[in-house]
Amino acid sequence: MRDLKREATREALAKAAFELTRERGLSGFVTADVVERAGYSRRTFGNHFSCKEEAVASVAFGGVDDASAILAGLPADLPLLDVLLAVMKTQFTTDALVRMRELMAMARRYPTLEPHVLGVQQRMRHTAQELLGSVAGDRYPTVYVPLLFGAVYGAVMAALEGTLDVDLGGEYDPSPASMDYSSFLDITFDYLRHGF
Amino acid sequence: MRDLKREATREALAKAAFELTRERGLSGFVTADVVERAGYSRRTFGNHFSCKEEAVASVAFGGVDDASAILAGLPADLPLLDVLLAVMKTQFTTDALVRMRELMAMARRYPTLEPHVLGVQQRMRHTAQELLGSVAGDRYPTVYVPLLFGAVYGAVMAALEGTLDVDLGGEYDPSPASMDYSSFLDITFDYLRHGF
DNA sequence: GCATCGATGTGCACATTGGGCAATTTTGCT
DNA sequence: AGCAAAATTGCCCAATGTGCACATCGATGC
Repeated sequence: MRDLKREATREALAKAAFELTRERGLSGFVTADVVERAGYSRRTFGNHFSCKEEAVASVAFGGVDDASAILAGLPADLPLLDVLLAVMKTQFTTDALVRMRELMAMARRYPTLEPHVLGVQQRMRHTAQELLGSVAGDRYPTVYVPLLFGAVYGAVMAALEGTLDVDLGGEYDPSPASMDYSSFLDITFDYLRHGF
Repeated sequence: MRDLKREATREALAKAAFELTRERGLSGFVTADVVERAGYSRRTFGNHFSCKEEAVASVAFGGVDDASAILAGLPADLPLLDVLLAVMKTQFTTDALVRMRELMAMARRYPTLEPHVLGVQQRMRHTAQELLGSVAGDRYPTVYVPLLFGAVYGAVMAALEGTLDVDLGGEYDPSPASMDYSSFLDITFDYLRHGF
């Protein structure tokens, strides 16, 4: 229950930082502005994040939350490829992707942000990959899981980046109109299933 | 020739920062130490990097250097999958991977380093992907290239991370003894060719 | 219910850093 | 040699990171 409190502060700070970036741009405010908006002290900010960028980026970390919930609904002997497809459809919801996409768009404006965005992506990848690994058990060779997951994750991120390229020039478009996530996943998994 | 000079300074600074990290740890030195070792001013350091971490991470950026050299040796109508395999074997040499691996090991010790390591990986990915895209032309559907490349790159990185996990506990081992890069690529591409 | 303990938020102090500005040196070109 | 562009430098100061001591709150045991 204590962790909830801590998480709340963290999220409040992150959210404030994120909104300020939207409003004034990354260099248009200082950490003091963030903590003022969220109602905390500058020192507390430092306890949670090491810099503005880290705070801003951390909003996109939609945790892979309830492992058991997903696994419960799946047959234990379902091929790993199908398990992964299910995970990608339920866990990486379009909501999470929209947030992530806006963040990636921000990172293009403010280059110092990019490393931290990548950091968040990395953490999400790890959590999801561990989840997948626990389902795989020893049905597959050891390289299989990281290989497969790396492929899917890389593909999704590459595609997400692609949607940023298409509507370049103007302000970024917060909604990824240019990407139909579900059918993209189908195409991806079709390639993975039958070969490139 | 001017760019060479600039690159030289940049590399000198990066190298100094990297070595200092090896010797004293990331928090065991300040930017002043770096510039002193490399023979530049503190202000110049700021012209090239925005922080210590960025400098340290940038050593692993082994540029994808001579596109024409690789393409010249390949038939123009070679399937993209084989082109990519060739690129991965020639461009991502084991040397570059060893450096990258040491950096990734450092990132485990010093978490603030990780985002910047990922930043370098991202830049490398972009350069290589553009190279691949120029070869692909319009032989394939638009999603094909980013999808394929994302898959391969993700897989390689996941595998590289895997070699860090196996010999955990002691100091890290600078040589990736636990990974045979070439045969790993073969396995990877076999999966990609015929499906998972 | 109350005491204790560990973890979280806070205030303060200070070294480190990032980056604007102008001056100075170096480089590329003619 | 001479000129323009670019790289490096020094100076300066606001912003940042972080150690320390302290207050506060939740949890655990009596």
